[in-house]
Amino acid sequence: MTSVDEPAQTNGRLRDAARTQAEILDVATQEFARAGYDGARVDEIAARTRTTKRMIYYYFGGKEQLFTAVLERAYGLIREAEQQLDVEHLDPVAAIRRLAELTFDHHEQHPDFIRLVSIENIHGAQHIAASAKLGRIGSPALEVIRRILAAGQESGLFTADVDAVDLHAMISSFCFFRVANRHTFGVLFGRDLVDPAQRAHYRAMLGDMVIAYLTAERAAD
Amino acid sequence: MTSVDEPAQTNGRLRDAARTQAEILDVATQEFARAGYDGARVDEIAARTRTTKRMIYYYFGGKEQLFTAVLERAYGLIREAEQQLDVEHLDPVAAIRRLAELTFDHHEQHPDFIRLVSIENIHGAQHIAASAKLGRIGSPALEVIRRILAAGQESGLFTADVDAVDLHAMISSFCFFRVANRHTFGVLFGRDLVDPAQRAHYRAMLGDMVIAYLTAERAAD
DNA sequence: CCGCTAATGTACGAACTAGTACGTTAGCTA
DNA sequence: TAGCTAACGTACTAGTTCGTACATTAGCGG
Repeated sequence: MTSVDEPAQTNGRLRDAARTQAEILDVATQEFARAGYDGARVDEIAARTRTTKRMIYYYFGGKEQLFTAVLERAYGLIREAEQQLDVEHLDPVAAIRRLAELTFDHHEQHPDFIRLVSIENIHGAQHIAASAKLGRIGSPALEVIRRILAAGQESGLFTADVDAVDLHAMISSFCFFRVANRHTFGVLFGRDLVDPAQRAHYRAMLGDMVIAYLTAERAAD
Repeated sequence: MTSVDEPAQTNGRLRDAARTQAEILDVATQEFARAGYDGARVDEIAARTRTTKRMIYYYFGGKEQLFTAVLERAYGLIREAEQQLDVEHLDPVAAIRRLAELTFDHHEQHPDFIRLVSIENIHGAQHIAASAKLGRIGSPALEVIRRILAAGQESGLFTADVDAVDLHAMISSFCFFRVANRHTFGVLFGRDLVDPAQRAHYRAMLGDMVIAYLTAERAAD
């Protein structure tokens, strides 16, 4: 998160709209991720801020709009991160594995984002659907997948004829589940999916799975 | 869900503890799945019941315990369903594919259960962790997977040396994601993962993926 | 350096919500 | 059929929570 780390002011000003908004968004992200939309408390967000509840309503309008703003920023940060990825110099197999690993790492490093997505799905994606910034935003990763897939399919390395969106879903599924459902999975099966000692194991498992799927010999169909 | 479908009474009695409890659980399941734990309203549950709020506290003690009871019953139903599965007569490849398909179907048919699991994870699995009935319950499917894997690995058909829990996670990931995240995924990528027209496509994709992973030629490692 | 507005703080209210005190009755049992 | 208890209903409360009316000031533009 692009946090406000300085203890007092960012640029010497006592009154700083941008800083206040950023601070509210930081704390709100934590609070919504911690407790869900309805579980989150506006008073609690305000209390953990340098400013007061008044400012939340001044800048964002209300709890609902604040949550939308939190989602918009969180998705924006993901987009930024994905735009960094540079795997086109690799051969298709290595490129896909690398992409899967980056997705894996990314999910692991942003559990709050995963929680926000879970919460938003509980509410039928109503906030991102209403957001002008987030409608059909897609993902930079998708374009990368599209190009790697095309190269792999053309060269005959990839036998599966998946499209980019479906492959993205496949990769995300595993990464998302591992983080989002770690609590129930841990209690029910006695295994911590995000145990650091098992990280490399699951990371390799994901890559193996995706590559195996893409390169498997298919019965002619 | 083992619902109470008759409009008035089940067995002629006006006062029927079992029926009242079952009805409360039915409605509570819907309400919690609809709105999340904090979003759910005890008054709303009561209103949609033949009985009153008083009885919820009489039988379950409180909102928290009611939610736990809802989870216990939901997991119990899953267990029952999984105990039906009979794939041991098939060869390992067919058996795993069948198991994956059953998991796929099951997730699709019980979106409320998926939502409850998402909600419980938002709350750190605190309810199932505290429940005597649900600690380390495991899953009947797990035993089946264990046996199929052993057979497949022994015969040399399966090259991957996954264990049953990890394979279960892999299969569940895809099934869970498809249902749980369909709303955000739909808005962001313009694709409905639970579109009935695409059902067979995704069902086959899951099976292909798992089989490809299990039977891929591995570099000696 | 003066005034105007964006930015901020305080105190409060209206509505909601989990939970309960108290009273009533169905229906089994002896 | 009498009576006892499990099952049920009504009405209420205490506490919480989103949101706002009103008052204040920092600091930029002229």
